[in-house]
Amino acid sequence: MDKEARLDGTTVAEHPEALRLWLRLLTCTQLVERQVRGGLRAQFETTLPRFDLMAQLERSREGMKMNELSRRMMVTGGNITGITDQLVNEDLVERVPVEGDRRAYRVRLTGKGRKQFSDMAHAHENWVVDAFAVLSAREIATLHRLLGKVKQHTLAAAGERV
Amino acid sequence: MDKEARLDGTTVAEHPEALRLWLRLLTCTQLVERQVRGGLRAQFETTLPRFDLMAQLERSREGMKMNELSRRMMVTGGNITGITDQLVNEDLVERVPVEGDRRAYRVRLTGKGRKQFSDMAHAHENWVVDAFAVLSAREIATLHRLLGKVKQHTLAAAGERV
DNA sequence: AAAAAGTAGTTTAAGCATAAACTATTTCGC
DNA sequence: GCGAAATAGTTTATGCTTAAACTACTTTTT
Repeated sequence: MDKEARLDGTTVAEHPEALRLWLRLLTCTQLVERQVRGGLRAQFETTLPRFDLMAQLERSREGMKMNELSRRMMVTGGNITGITDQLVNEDLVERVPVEGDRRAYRVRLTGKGRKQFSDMAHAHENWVVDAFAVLSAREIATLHRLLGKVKQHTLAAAGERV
Repeated sequence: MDKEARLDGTTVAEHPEALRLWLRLLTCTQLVERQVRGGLRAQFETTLPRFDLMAQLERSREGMKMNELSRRMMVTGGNITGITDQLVNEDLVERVPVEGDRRAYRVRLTGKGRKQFSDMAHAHENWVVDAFAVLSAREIATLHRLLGKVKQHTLAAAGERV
């Protein structure tokens, strides 16, 4: 493909701008993620993936099947197996058989897990709010909207290749 | 039910907005990163960390010391050691002694490394441009600016704790 | 009802990431 | 100069992640 002359007729000298944006997006994500990981480790001796898994479960009382967790968390199945194993060992989640399908089961929070998650969720929310505290409500909305376009576009592009 | 009423007196109903923004930021980053990782793997049989390290080196003919790479790539030193080892084994980079400091050396691209990086960089730029192609130049600039605020704010907050 | 195909979850091997402990060298303070 | 502190880089142990191969079970096809 010719880097000049694109179909839509836009000027394309701004290619580097997309690259710069990408690097900055990556940096921001890493910085915030570092805050969150550090907090989870320091205050709760846990990790982000474990928190994320519990956060998924917290929204459905009935629990969730492994492949559903895998899809929602955008990670592969083997991963979910490992993290679930840990949380089961610590009595934070439990595996419950699914009626009529002996291959599958649901994973759901235990009482202990639900309580611990609640503590973590409050701290987590504060860290995230702090990270974006420099932005106004309007700026947050703009960022959310623009990133929404990127998300939809990327998902559509990925979908085409299926 | 009332998550309101904070010490600083700001309205706080928008807390969830920061959380939603954070989740979306994370999703976008992961989606684009997946595209890039997949491309590097499929077309060049390499990985993002290896590409990133070479990208750092490409900008300084004289090469870079390990701790400089570590700082710029925002990863720990042990990591740089491992990736550099691989690239040295494939003759893509080389370790050059530093005059007057026998602890340190510079890592720099070999001719082969420079050539291979050039190919990868072109493909990489196209992937990134495509990922953000849904945004106008103006929207890209806005995103860049707002993320810049977040970046500065987060860096400042991290700095305070040193 | 048997064979084939699909689905749910696990295991394995490899790479990347970290923190902490380590070696080797240099610089600082006296 | 000499001992202490700092710096450059590596190693180790542990955890997350992936892709691919695997087991077990269910559904579809014939």
